[in-house]
Parts: sequence; C-alpha cells; structure tokens
Amino acid sequence: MPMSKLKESLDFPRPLTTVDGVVFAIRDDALHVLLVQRAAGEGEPFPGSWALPGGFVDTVRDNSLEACAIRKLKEKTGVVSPYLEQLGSWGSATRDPRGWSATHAYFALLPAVPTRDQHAADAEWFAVTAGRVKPKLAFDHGDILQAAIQRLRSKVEYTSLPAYLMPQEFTLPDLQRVYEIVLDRVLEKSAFRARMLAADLIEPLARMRKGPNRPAQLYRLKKAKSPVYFARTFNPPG
Amino acid sequence: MPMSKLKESLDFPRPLTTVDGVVFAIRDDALHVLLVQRAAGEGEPFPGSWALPGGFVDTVRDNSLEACAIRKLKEKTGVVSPYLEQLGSWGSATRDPRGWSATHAYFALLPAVPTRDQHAADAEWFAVTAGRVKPKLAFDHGDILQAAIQRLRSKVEYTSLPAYLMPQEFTLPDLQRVYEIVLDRVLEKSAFRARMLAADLIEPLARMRKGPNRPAQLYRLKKAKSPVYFARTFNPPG
DNA sequence: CTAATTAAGTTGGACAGTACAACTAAGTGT
DNA sequence: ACACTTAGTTGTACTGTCCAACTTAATTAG
Repeated sequence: MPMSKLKESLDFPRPLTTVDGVVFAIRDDALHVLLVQRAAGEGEPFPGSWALPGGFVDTVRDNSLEACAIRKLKEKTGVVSPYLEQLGSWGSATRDPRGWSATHAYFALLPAVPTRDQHAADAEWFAVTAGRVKPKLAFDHGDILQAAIQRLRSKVEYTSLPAYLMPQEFTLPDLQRVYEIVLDRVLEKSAFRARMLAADLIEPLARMRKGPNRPAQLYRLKKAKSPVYFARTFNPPG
Repeated sequence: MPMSKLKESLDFPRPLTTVDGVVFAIRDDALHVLLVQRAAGEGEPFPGSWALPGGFVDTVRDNSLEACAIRKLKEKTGVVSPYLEQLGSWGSATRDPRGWSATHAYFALLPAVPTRDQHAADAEWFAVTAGRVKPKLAFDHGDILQAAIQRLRSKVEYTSLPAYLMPQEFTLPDLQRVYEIVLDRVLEKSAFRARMLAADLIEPLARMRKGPNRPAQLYRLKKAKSPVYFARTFNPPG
C-alpha cells in the first residue's frame, strides 16, 4: 500500500470523539434525567461537576457509535434501554478544554423503575423542572439536555413515545399522566382515550387496577411496537 | 499543566471525523441531490464513485461542525444555503477503509436556480426517483441519503420546509407542486391553499404570473421566517 | 345501610380543518 | 365566438378534537 499518499491525507490532528447519553425516566410523578458526577483528578475538565453519562469512543471495543452508546448506558444504568434515538452531535474547538472535540448525543427512555437504585454509584437522577435541571452541567451538556427535552416534548405531541416510559402494565389514566408530565399541560380525557385506543398500540389485560375508587382497566404494550405517529397531515394516503 | 495525567487520558487512537452534506434542490420538476465524484488517486477509498460532498474537519479552519458544513457546502455550491439542519451522525469501525470514522451529516435546501451551473466542476445534480438516486454511493452515503430523504419527506408533511426550495417569487400552485414532488402524491388544492394562507408565511406581491391561461397571484416569503409547523396535535395550547 | 366522595369511563353537541367535487374566473389559441 | 386550460372559490360531508355533563364502580364516613 502506498503509504506516502495515505499518510499525506490522514496525517493531521483529529478531534476527540465522544458519545453522551440523555436518559429520561418518570420518577415521583416528574420527569427525571440521569447525571454523573465528574472525577476530581488533576487535568480533568469540570472536576466535580454533573454531566451527561458518556465518554470517549473506544475504537477497539466499540464497533459503532450506537454500540458505544449502548455500552455506556448499560454501564451506568445496568439495563438496555427499550428506546434509543440519536439526538444530534455537538462539535467545536472550544467545548472541551482538552481540544477540538465532537460528541454524538443519544437519548434514551427507561420505564419507571421501583425506587430501588438500579444505577452506578456516581450516577443520580435529577428532576427536570421548568425544562431545566438544578445543577449547571459540564461542557455544553446543558445545551444538549435542552435539545433533548425539546425533542422529547415535540415528539410526544404526535407520537407514542411515552409508552417507553411506562412499566409493563399500566392504565390509560397512567399513560395520560405521563403525557401530561412531559408536555406540562393537561390533556382532554376523552380525546386522549380515543386516540390511544385507535392507535392499535396497547392491549387490555384481563385484570384491573384496584384502588380507593372505580378500578381502571390495565393495559400492556403490544409486542414489537415501534413508536406510533399520530400525525394528522395532508390527505393521509390510504 | 500536569502532562502525565493529561497524556494518560488522551493518548489513544482517535476516529477520523468528517462532515457530509445532503443538498436538495428542485430541478426540472423533480427533487435533485448534489453529488461529487471521488478522486481516483492511489490510497483513495471508492475512487471514481459518487459521494455526498464533504470531508475531514479541519481543526484549524473550522470552529465548529456547523461552520465546517457551511464551508464545505459553499465550496461546492458557491452559495450559503438558506436552510441547514443537522441530520445525524454515522460512525463505525468499518464505514471507511482508512479506519474508525464518524461523519456528521447535514442537510440543506437550495432554492431552484436557473439551469445555469452554479457549482464546482466535480459536482453534479442527480434526480431522486422512487426515493433513490441512480449511482451506488461511496461509503455509507447511500444510507445517509436515504435518511435525508425520509427526514425531508416526514418534515414536509407538517412544516413549511418546501418554502426554502422556492425561488424568491412563486405562486401557490408552484408551492403545491413542490410539496407534491417531495411527497410523491397529489394534495387537495383548496385545503392546501387554506393551510398556507392561514400560516402567515407568505405575502402577496402586486404582480401576477402571466401564462397561457388565468394568471396566478405571485407571493414571496415573509422576512426572517423560520419553518412553520402545522402540527395538529393534542389540545393545541392557546 | 345509606350517602358522600373520588376517579374511571362514556356520551353528545359545537367546532375546526380536511376530502371531495362542482363551480366560477381569466387568460390563450383557433 | 368558442374551446381549452389553469387559477381560485364554494358547499357539503366527514373526522377528530374541545368542552361539559353524565354514568359507573369502588371506598369511606355517618
């Protein structure tokens, strides 16, 4: 192989390449995001700051960006997210003090898990209130989180994404509540129910959810369902 | 600065970082995409193949990914696109024979330009027919183009994106035709007109488009308009 | 045991926007 | 003058949401 030519075209500084994840879940009736605290060692940027879970692409272990994202999220949460979507990439000369860097951001939805901690020791859930999270995040992770929240909200307007935030069994009022938490506004009960039931997305179970009042029908997601798009658009074909 | 620690964390192989652009325009009543032919030199991957315009991030000249995309598109088209959106990133160990590589893909919309060539010598417009382009593309650029077409189509269903594909002055039937070209299906005339006129997106000019039949009202985009979203969603607030 | 309370789920009328189709309007060509 | 073509409008039907009231099924208080 003609190394002279090859070397000529590849011998220049390469940006750092990282992957970050924005992991959402519903906890205590509020939208939460998983953050990790950065190490405090010398030479570490943003020591002690909270940040999105992520890190450098390992060209040996990671076969692809998505594989890298899955690996990192598994390390932090212990589970494989039922929904993983690429959010975008952020790259500039200044976003990382260690040099020109580009990160590939993914966003994931986890079903509500019991309060039992199911994540690494340095990871913690933070409530998203008023579209923000309390601590100031490292790097440009605040921007990335903002973009993730915006993407989540806009998609929830016309998709069944919240289904991935639900436990295995849930009621329609449960599901509506999750929509309302993410969108931060109340929805019409009858229109919501009609829409969900028409979507062929969920199926009723034989059991009901007992409570101090009228029991609610339990549902579960139908198998192998990708998100449903509710788009009311120009002449829906067919 | 503690170089020992710093070196320890940054001294590992870095992926190649590139930016690619998917540039769409309407030409001859069809959707077209701009492609470039790859050089045939030794050590060049996919010599002679058609590919999306793009290339390596230059950590000296490019301050950010978007700046890099703008630079590359300007080099190929000579113009600054009125609409540039990040499409996503593709990265894996195998997509580039030169090594682990990640590309950041952008997609751009250009107004229909007169047949006068306004691009670099090695760039050419290709019609998108049946959601595809004739030549087999280099790298995974076929996948990227597919994703771009899908994104364009799905956004056109509920946004005013086609406005960025129009010349400065156009008629409502012109605009409807562009929607129909991208979506590859016919739209209802009266509903389309009502929707566009209600969107506060365009304004009529004093002149009409003359033709061999009834003249059509000319319009232009209102100043500084970001794309309009037509989303009919849950209880539109307000 | 009965009534109040609460949340689940249904029903019906008003309304908005689209689908479909027919219509009118304004130019050219013969 | 008339056919032809495309621009643009109008009217009826239909779909799905909005809004509000209603019924249903459980628990709890008296």
